[in-house]
Amino acid sequence: MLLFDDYKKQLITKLNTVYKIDDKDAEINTEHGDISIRLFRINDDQEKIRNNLYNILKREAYIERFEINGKYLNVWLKTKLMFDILDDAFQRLGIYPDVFQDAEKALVEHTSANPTGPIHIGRTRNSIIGDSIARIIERTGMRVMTQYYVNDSGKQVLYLYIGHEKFHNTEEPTVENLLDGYQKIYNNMDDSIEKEVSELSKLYEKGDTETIKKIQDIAGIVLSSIMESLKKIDVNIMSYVWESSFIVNGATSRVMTMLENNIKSEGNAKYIEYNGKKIYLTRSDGTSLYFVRDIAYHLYKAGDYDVIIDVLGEDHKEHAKNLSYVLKDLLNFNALLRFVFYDFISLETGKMSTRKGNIVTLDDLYEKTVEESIKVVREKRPEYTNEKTMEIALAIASSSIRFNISKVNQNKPMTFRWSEALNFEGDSAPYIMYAYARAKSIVKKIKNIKSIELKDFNEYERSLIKNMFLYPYYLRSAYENLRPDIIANYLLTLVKSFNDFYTNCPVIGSNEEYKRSKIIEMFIKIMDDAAPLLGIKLLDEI
RNA sequence: GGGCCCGUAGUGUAAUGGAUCAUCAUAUAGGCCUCCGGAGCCUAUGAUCCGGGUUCGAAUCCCGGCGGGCUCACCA
Repeated sequence: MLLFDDYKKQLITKLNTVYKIDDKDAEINTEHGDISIRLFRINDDQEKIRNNLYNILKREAYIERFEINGKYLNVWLKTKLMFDILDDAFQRLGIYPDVFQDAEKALVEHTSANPTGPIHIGRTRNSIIGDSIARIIERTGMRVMTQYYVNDSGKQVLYLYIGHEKFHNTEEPTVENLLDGYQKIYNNMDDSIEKEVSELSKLYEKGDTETIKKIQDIAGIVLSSIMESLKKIDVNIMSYVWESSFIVNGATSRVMTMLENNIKSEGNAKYIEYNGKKIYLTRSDGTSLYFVRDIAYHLYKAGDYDVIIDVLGEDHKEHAKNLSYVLKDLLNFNALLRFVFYDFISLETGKMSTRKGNIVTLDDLYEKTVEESIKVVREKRPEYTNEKTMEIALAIASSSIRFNISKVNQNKPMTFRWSEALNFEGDSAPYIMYAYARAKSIVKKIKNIKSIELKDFNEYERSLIKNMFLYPYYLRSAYENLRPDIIANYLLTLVKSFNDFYTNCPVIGSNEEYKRSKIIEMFIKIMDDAAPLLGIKLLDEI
C-alpha cells in the first residue's frame, strides 16, 4: 500500500462536507490545474457554489491558489510544499512514495508459452507485461512471486516429443531440430500420430515417471532457451510449475471428485455445462484435459497466495470466464483472482505461427536491436571504448524492446514494424535514458553548494516538481488497473518536463544552483524508482 | 453465422461521459549550440471509420453498418 500526501483525496473529503463530489469528477495534472474538479453534478445556485467553495478552500494549507471557471474548480498546490515533501521523503526515507508493507502475497503467472519453439515477439508481450506488473505491485508493498506454468503434458508438447522421435531420434535434441520435428509433425499429421499421443497421455495419467521424465527433458531444452531469451530483456521468472505435477500428485482426480455433482458424461468423456456449452474435463480415453489441470493449478495457487494474477492472451478470454465460473461458483474459491489480457502482435505480413514458421523471434529482434544500438552509439559517441559501447548498446536494446511494448495499452492490437522497433527518437527508451544521463552529468559537476532558503520557483521548475510530486498517483493507477502503459506514459511526461527545465534553467554557476541541483537530484531518484518498473536500464553515460 | 475485443492526423499512440486547443511522438516545413551532453528544445501543418440515438455535454454510452483481431475442440 502506498503512503503519500494524497491532496486530491483531502480536497474531495473537504468539499464533501458541503457538496457531494464523486471521485470520478476529480482529476490530477490537467492542462488547467494541478487538481481539477467538475462541478456539473452540484445542484445549487452558481453564486452560492462559488461562495461555499471559497469559504472551504481559503483555509486549506496546501492550496497555493484556486479558481472557479464555469463548472470547474481548478486548484494549484503550493510548489514549496511539494518540493519539501519530496525533499523530506528522500532525506528521511530515501524513497517516494513510501509503502506500508502488508502481508499480502501475490502470484503473477505470465509467459507460460508452450515449450515447442523459440519465444516470438507476440508471446514476449505477455512476458513484458507480466514482469512489469510484478514489479509494479511489488513497488506498492506486496510480496510478489512470478511463475511460469510449463505445459509438459498437453498435445502440443507430446507432438514435440513424437516429432523428435520420428525425425531426429539419432541426434541430440536441440532447439533447432526439435522445432523442425514439431513443424514436420503438423505437416504429416495422421491417425497413427493421434494414437501415439493418446498412448502417451494414458501413461501420464498413470503417473509413469519414466515417460514424463523423457518428455520433460525434451520440453526442458526448449524451455531453457526461452528463459535465456527472456533473460536478455531482463525478464527472470522466479518459479516454474510443471503441468504434469497435478496429474502425478492426484490433484486432477481430486478436482474431478470435487465437481462430481456437476459432471456429465458423453461416452467416457466428462464435461461440465456452462451457458449451454460443454466444457470438457477428460477425453473418452480417460485422460485429463488442460481445463481440469488448470483448475487444479489455481487451487494450488490459492493455497499460498492472496492475490492471483494471470497474464493471458486474448484467446484465453473464454477459458478464463469458464475457469472463474468453476472456481467461484462451484468450488468456493476465495482468493482474489485477476486476469490481465493482452492483444496479439501481428506482423505486417499477417499473424505469427510457430507451427508455420512465420515468426519474428525475440532473439531476432534482440540481435537486430543490439546491432542498431551499436551503430548509433558509435556514431554519436565515437570516443567510447568498444567495451563501453557494448554495455550501452545492450542496455538500450533491452530497454527499447521492453518500452516499445509497455507503452501501448495492452488491450490494443499491435503491428510489429522493424522501422519502429529500431527507432530511438521521441517516445522511446533512449529518450528517457538520455535525460537521465544529462541529469547525472550535471550532478557530477556540482561543487560547493551553499544551502539557502527557497522561495520562488519558475514555471519550468514548478512543472518538474509537480510531475515528480504526482508520481504516486500514476503508480497507484498502474497498480489498480494492472497497466504498465500508465507508467510508460508518466515517464514520458516526466522526462518532457525535465527536458524543458534543462533547456530553460541553467544549473551550474547560476544563482539558482542550490535549488536546481536539489531538483535534479530528486529527478534522478524518481527516475531510479520508476524506470526499472518497466525494465528500463538507466546509465550514467549513454 | 453467434459471442468478445479493437478502430483517433500520412504513421504510432493518450484521453472510457466533461473545458471553443482531443495528448504525446513520428513524418514533413522552418527555427535554436562562444553556454550544464543537440539521442534535446521551439514553431507550423495535420485526426476521433460511417449513419442514427441518449445527454446540459459523446472519441468515450446505446442501436445499425463497415474494417481488423480473437473465439465458438474430447487443443492449450
